[in-house]
Amino acid sequence: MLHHSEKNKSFEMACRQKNLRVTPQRIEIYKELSKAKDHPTAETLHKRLLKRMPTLSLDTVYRTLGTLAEHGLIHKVDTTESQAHFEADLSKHHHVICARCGRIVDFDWPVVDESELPEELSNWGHVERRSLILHGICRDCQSTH
Amino acid sequence: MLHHSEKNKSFEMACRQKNLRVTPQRIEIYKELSKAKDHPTAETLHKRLLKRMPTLSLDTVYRTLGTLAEHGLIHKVDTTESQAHFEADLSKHHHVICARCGRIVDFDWPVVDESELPEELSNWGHVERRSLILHGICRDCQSTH
DNA sequence: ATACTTGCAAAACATTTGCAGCCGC
DNA sequence: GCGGCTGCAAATGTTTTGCAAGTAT
Repeated sequence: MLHHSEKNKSFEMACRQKNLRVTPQRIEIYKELSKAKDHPTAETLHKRLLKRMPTLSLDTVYRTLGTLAEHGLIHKVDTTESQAHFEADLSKHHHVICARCGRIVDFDWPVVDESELPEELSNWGHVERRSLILHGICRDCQSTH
Repeated sequence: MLHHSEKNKSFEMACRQKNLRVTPQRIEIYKELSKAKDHPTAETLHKRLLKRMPTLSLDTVYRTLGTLAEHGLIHKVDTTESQAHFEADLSKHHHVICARCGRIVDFDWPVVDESELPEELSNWGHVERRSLILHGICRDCQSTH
């Protein structure tokens, strides 16, 4: 696990490597996403950032998240929702999503990461990443009926 | 594997069971989705159906797909795209998605369906369904460079 | 007869784009 | 200085909603 300062440094290096300019907006958006544990949407992230950067525009957040996701510096979460959710954690992990409250929780499952893919995929192409989504009802939502 | 007529009969029964009225629109939308192998969006499905049902409105397609998905009669595919993709196939299976062309292909992987879920999820709540998404580049898109 | 569903139109929500000025390199 | 990035505004794309008329049960 990297410290925050190291993480941000490596983010700047990753940007340079991809020929993306290191702007204050990108740094702050990435930092805010990194410390978030709730897979926020562009709008949520924008609201949080406005406190620190009152002039940051929502479309810059959209554009930045899009750019970073395209370059693999962050991930868009696979969802059935209309709003896109993002995360900065690039380590192998998966998601459980509650159908009631929509909360997304991370979990690890090495079986999925490490098992050999089924034969029928052998000539599909190149598989880059595996992302498992569990759908269900979380404990809180069950008890609230 | 059910025949089409059986599938449609069981769809009508499923609707009745859920107190959803069996309307021509629902039947046709479900039939069109059932025979599609490409996980169409609401708009794509609407275009296909217009040939047969010239007065069918797009918002009915949206509403119907939403209703059927809510009741578990069809599935919304977990995606990073902005447009929702649907499928009528409820059997356990998973999806590979090409980052270039966006094509979604089904595959089976019993390891994912049958392995016991990791300990850390034991008190998350009730897990209903497992959906694995593989991200990559399909063979066609690799060769077209 | 009643309540659910549809089609129309409009609204709401989510995301993208054009452009002029700004800023990282 | 150049080219990419931002903020503003406007456009586009996607989905949802209100309502009156129609239809399944």
